[in-house]
Amino acid sequence: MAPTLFDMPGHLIRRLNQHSTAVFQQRLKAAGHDLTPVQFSALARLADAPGIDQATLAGQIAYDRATIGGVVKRLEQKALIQRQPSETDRRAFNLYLTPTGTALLQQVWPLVAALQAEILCNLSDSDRDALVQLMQMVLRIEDAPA
Amino acid sequence: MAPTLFDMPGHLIRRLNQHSTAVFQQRLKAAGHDLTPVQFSALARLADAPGIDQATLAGQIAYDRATIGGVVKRLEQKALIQRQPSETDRRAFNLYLTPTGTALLQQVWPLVAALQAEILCNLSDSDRDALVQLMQMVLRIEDAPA
DNA sequence: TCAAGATAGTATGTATGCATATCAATTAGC
DNA sequence: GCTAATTGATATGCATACATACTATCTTGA
Repeated sequence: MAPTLFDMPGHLIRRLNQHSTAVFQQRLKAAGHDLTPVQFSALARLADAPGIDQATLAGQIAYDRATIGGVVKRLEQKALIQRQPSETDRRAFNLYLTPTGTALLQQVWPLVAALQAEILCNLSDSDRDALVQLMQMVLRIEDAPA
Repeated sequence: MAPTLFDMPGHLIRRLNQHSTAVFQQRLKAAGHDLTPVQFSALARLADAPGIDQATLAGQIAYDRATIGGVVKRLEQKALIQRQPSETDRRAFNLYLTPTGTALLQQVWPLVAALQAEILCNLSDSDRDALVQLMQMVLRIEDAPA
């Protein structure tokens, strides 16, 4: 049987990503929030690692260095994060959540956690775990960065 | 244990997609081709279903109707596809591969097929199959569209 | 210490990806 | 058969995503 597009990991991954972001956007919008998956990742990471600079943040959640500028700018415009010129490196800015950002993250976190299961709602619990583990294996993710 | 970004399907899927497109672009570029994953999908689908219009193509490979205009335009500029005004619907254009497009697809297809395994090269054969099947289950893909 | 290389951030250009709006044409419902 | 709803394509605007190039700054190494 000739391989078709619909057996190809690349195609399936692309569509899975579409599905994932669609669920995210719908759920967040339904709850009255205006936050993209990428923006959420940035906030979540900054909550765990306050004060890191843009390049470090980009590395930890796998953004492009060029892309993160825009993401950070938009988060700053929404007053969710704050940029502080680094005292040790005059090129860099240290990033911090604002109180608004912290509050929003706390509101949104349970929503985002809940919607993860919904993304994979066609799978049983054990299949869901298996899929997560397989994806982590592909990406060689052992655990969260220190 | 608190859930982190790195356990969340949404985050993993986003990174998997990054990885997948990166491998695709690298391999195609290394072989001297300039074709994105999305453009390849469109060509592959048109080879199997010549003459469909943009909306049908978009539906079959899950593009946005607004996005496909640009994709089609670029493929046409590269002389890989051709737009023929439909004779039965004056709004629509029937899409066909050009000889150039057909030739390119034949050249590129084996490359793309080979690179699929590379995307998941951290997995064993059986894990690879399992991942593909799980993704198809999430997306409820049974088989290729008729 | 000082030149060479690396790095932080920005700018630019291209390509998805989607929401929304619009126009023209088609189909449905009555 | 005619209006209303739908649909094909395009346009606009915003948000990733990445390559490349550029400036300012930092770090290395001879």
